[in-house]
Amino acid sequence: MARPRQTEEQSKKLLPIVCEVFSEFGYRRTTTAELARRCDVRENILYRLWPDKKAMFLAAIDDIFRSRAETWNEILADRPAPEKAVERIIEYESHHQGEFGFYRIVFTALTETDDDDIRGALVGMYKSFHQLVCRQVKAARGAGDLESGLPTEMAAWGLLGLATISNIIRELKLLSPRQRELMFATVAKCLVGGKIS
Amino acid sequence: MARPRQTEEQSKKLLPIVCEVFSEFGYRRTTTAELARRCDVRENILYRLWPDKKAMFLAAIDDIFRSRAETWNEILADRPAPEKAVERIIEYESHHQGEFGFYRIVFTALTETDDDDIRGALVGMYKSFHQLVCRQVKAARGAGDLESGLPTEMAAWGLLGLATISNIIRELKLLSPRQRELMFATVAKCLVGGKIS
DNA sequence: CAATACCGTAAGCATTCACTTACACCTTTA
DNA sequence: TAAAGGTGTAAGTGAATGCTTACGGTATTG
Repeated sequence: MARPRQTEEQSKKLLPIVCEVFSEFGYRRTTTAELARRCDVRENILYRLWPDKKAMFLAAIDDIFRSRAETWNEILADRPAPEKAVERIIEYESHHQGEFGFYRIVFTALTETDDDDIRGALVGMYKSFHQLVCRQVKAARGAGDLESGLPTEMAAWGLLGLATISNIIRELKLLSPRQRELMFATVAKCLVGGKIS
Repeated sequence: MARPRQTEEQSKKLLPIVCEVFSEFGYRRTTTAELARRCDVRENILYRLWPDKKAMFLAAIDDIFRSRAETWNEILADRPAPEKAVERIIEYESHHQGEFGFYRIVFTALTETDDDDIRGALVGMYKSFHQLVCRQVKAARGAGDLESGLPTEMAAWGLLGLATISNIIRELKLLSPRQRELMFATVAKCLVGGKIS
């Protein structure tokens, strides 16, 4: 009878732009007007795709996690050498950190944790990421030596912390890119292969 | 001729409350009305103490860093056993983490880094903290064994990252308090005394 | 005491912003 | 082709919010 909906396709098309804006300004400072401007549509249209601003933000959180996980899979799919997997991810992360605004969105979301939906999205994301990292650390260790002292789950949390501070360092320019990369790689090695003194 | 100003004392009195509110709601969500309400004064009075909301926030950043550094000094002054210093701080941090809203304020500030004043305050704070941690790590290592593989500055960044993720874990309840404390202590030991494989 | 100027109260102002409504246009299906 | 219903444009609205102004009271100093 009538035209079929295109909301699915359109939201897919606009989501990367929405992510970009949120990661630039954070949740509160991002205005729906700015979102619309950057998407080159009217605010109205955004409100037909998502019920409110929060839904747009939640979609962004989801998308940014998905795309990061995808990137990792691509890196790992390249050459199936399990013992080098973590190293390759570490190398990739140390270079490209924050390129996709991942941590910008996480930081801004962390100041909204009294909202159950946002908290839930963050919890899910961190759990998935921790699992992902755990799997890689395990693979790397299984292929190499087994006698490392730091439990895998702890090493994984340490790596997530390292990635976080590394992003802060980048954001605040506390170290030169070269120094930061070196720091990331060195500490990461210590965590993956390190022993407790 | 006239009454002497009491702004100095009053801002000292109100600052802890201001810190508290900012760490509860973050920078953007904190309204000057709420600040005034919690301080039990009118907004007007806050604007006599600080030129604008941003200045209140900057004062909060400064204060929260100062109080944290003070706490550390108290812990260290207790018993002068340098080789145990890091351990004691680690133990303290693993228990009391985030109690003073330190990371809440840092996270919210990190989404405002395009403001030069806020960026500057954060940069100064991180540099000071890194130095502080460096000194403690060095002291601990100097007293113990010297042959640890991870450079002090890197270990210090690692510890700051660990503290950060640990706060995120607490905030999102990703681990039980007990598990989190154990994780913090274990990974911290690995970083301070760890070797690169 | 009297002048000075600080302190607290209350109301208001201009702006921003999330979200809505009204309406003309176009695309698809019967 | 004509109706149904989706799409895009433009203007608007009410609430929130950072910040200001006006003013009566009060403490301090000469």
